[in-house]
Amino acid sequence: MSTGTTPRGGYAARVNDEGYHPDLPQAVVGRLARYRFVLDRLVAGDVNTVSSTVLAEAAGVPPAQLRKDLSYLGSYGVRGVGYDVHYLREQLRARIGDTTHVPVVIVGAGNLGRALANHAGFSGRGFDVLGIFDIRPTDPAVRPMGDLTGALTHPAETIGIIATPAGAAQEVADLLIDRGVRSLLNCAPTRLTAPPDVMIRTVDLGAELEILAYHRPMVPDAGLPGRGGVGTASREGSDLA
Amino acid sequence: MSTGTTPRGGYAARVNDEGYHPDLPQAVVGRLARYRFVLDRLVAGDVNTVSSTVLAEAAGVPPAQLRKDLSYLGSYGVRGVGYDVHYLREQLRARIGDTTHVPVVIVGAGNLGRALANHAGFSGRGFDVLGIFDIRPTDPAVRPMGDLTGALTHPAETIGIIATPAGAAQEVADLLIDRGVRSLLNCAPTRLTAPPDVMIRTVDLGAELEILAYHRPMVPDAGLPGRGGVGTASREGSDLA
DNA sequence: GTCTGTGAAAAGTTTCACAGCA
DNA sequence: TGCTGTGAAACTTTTCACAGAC
Repeated sequence: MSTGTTPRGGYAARVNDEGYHPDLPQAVVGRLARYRFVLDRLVAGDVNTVSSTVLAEAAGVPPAQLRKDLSYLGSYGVRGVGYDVHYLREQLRARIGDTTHVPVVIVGAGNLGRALANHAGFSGRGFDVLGIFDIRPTDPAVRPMGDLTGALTHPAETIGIIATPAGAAQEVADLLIDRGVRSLLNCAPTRLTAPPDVMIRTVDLGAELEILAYHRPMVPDAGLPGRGGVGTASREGSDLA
Repeated sequence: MSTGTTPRGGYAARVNDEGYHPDLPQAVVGRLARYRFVLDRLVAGDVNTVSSTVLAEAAGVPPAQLRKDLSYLGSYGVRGVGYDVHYLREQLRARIGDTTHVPVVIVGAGNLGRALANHAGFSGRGFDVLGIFDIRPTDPAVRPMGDLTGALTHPAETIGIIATPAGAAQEVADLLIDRGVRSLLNCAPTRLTAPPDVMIRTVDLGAELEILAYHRPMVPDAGLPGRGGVGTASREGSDLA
C-alpha cells in the first residue's frame, strides 16, 4: 500500500512533489465517503454550516476522529465557527470523487448477490451496477456469465463483487482478473489469492460472528453450552461501532 | 477492550493470574476460527500432521501470521515436524469454542437477511439461527417482530444480526439491547450507538466499495469519468485478503 | 536440516490534549 | 470564548528475522 515516498513515522507529507495530496489511509477513505454522504443530506436540507461535533454525530464517529480525518484534506474549516457545508463537500469530492458512474459487476445471484444489487449503499450512493451475473440465471434481471466480458467495457476501472458460494469464488476471481478487473470485493466465505496489483477486500461475515461469539459475556447460570472449553478470562464488552 | 491488567507495550501476558490465557486480539480470533474450520476438513480427510506452511496456505494467510496466531494458544507444534491435527483442533476448541449452538437472531427479511440466514459461514459453521424476524413477514419462514422476545431465551448469549434498511437499524438495535442482547452484527448501511457493554461490529459494504473505488488505478485513456477531482497519486494496487 | 515459537520492528489506526485562530 | 487543526501518544495488527527444539 505504501507509495515508497511516504516518510517514515509521523504522518504522510501534506502535499507531495506533484502538488496534490498523497494517498489517504484506507480507514480514512471509508469515513470520508460517509461524511460526503452526510453533507449531501445537509445540502438538501439547506444547512450552510456545521461544526465537527454535529457532523461527527450525524456520521456516527467521535468528533476528534472527524477532525483528524478532515485534516488529511487540508484546513477547510473556520476556527470558532465550523465548516461551510458546500465548500467542504466540494473538497471531499475533489479528493475522493463522488463515485457516480463507478462501474460495478456482481457475480453470483443468490440472495446475497441480489441483496447487494439492491443495497442502499451501492446504487443509492452512485455506483453504477452494470449487471448481476450467474452461471445459471434464474430470472431475466440476471445475466449469464458469458455476457460478463461484453459488459466489462472498462475493466480496469470496474469493481467486481464476488457473491458466489465459497467453492466458486477463486475461479470467478481468476476470471475477472483475466478480463482486466483490478478491484475485487469478496463476499464469499473464503480467502482469495491474486497478483499484487489486484486489490482485494474481503467481507468475512463468519469471522465477524466468531469474534462476537468469543467476546460474549459468560453468564454462569445459562443453560446453554458456553464457549465449549474451559473458562475464559473475557468478560467485558466493547463498542466497536 | 483492555482488561486493565494487560501490560503496556509488547504482547499480552501469556497466562494470567487465574491460570488461563487472557483475551485474544480480535483479528486473531477471526483467523483462529478459520484455522479450526480448515482443521475440521483435514480431520475429515484423515490428515494427521500439518506444517504451518500447509495450514497457512489452506487458510489463505501468510505462514508467519499463522504461527504468530497459534502462539497465542501456547506451544502445541513440534519443531521440525509441524502440528498434530487432532490435538491442535482440540486446543482451538478449548480456547475459542466450536460455536455450535451459539444462538443468533436475524432482524430484517429482505434479500440480505435471507442471504445471511442461508449463509454457509453461519448455520454451516455451527451457529444456531433461532429465526429471522421482520415487521412484515412475507413468507412462513419469517416471523413477526412480536415473536422476538419469546425467541430470546438466552438473550445475553445471543448474537443479533441487523439486516434492516438504514432507517430502522437503530430502532432495532435499541429493541434488541432492551431485550438483553449484548452482541450485535450491524449489516445496515449506518452506524449504531449503544452502551459500552454492548459489542457492535459493523459490516459497511458501502465503505468497502468506496475504498476500492478510491484506490482504483487511474487509466489515462479511459472514457469514463474518473475520480471526479484532479489527479491522485495512487497508482499501485494491494492485496488485502 | 527443518519447521516452530517469539521478541522486536514496522505499519496502520485511534485517541488525546492543547495550541492557535476567528 | 468556541471550535478547528494537529503533533504526540496509545493501541492494534502485521511482518520480520532468527533462536531453539526435534
